[in-house]
Amino acid sequence: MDRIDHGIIDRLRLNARAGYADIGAEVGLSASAVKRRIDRLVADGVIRGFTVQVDPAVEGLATEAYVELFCRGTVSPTDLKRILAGVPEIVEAGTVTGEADAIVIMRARDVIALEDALEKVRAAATVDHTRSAIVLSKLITRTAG
Amino acid sequence: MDRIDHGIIDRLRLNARAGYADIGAEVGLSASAVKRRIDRLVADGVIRGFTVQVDPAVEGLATEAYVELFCRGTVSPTDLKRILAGVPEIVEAGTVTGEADAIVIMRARDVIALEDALEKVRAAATVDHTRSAIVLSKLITRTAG
DNA sequence: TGCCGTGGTCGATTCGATCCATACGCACGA
DNA sequence: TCGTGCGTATGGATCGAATCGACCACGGCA
Repeated sequence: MDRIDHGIIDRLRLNARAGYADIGAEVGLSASAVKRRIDRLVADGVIRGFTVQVDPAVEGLATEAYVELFCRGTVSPTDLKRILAGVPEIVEAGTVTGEADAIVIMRARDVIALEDALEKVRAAATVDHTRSAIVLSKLITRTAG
Repeated sequence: MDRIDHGIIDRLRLNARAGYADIGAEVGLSASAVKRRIDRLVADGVIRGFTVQVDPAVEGLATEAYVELFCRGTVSPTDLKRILAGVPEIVEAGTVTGEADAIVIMRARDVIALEDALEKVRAAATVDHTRSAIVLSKLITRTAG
């Protein structure tokens, strides 16, 4: 992970379908050297995968919510992970400092679908209650971009 | 945006570097037909770009926080956007329902850098106070996956 | 019937995967 | 000190595969 690797990753972030020769021209390496480095980055797990950024509105996942999770007693992160893994609407989740035990980001087609998904989370015995904040308008979206 | 388009996007989501022929074999189209559809999806803005998923820890952005923003009086989303756009550590932000005016997701190298970034947000005159929740452990990460 | 959108085929070109020779850094021992 | 061997990284050449663009065929529709 030197400066060149970071340069390659930056280029791939902008366009994951860029050719090796193009990337090489920008970072000052030959195409084969670039390929070797990318292969190594993938093998090492630094690059987890190549994907597309899709307009969320088109995908039909226009409704998003941040949900604070409050649990009964003490729940291990492992248990929490198992509970949340079963809800596909959950995009991101993590245990956090502060009042809540975890914060969950959910994405669904509409508010109805969101409520259904939220109900699935609430159904877990360990979940005491939740506090939701539905996203009204997106101000900044720099995820993978 | 028919069923085939969704199939193509699903394939690309898993591997944005997949060949047209491979994708075509899965959705039942020839390679050139797949290319035409992908070109159209890009031109129409459905596909915003091709990117890589990088291990955040390797990228040196190991510390993440969810921050609730409370503003003085009423602040328009436009003003809020302008304020937040100047802080590069902000990954995502949106106005929300509920107590807080907005929720901001920040990512930084460590807690120190996070605090610095948070200070920049707090410096804005319209920001009354903030409530942060630092992520202890990531449970689910399905962003673009 | 003519037009438009969509898909298949084909050939020229480009790109990617793989091998080979080479250069640098470094430890080891004569 | 010098030479040798090893591991790592690079650049170039090669061959096969993928991509790109042009052309034509088919079906729905006014």
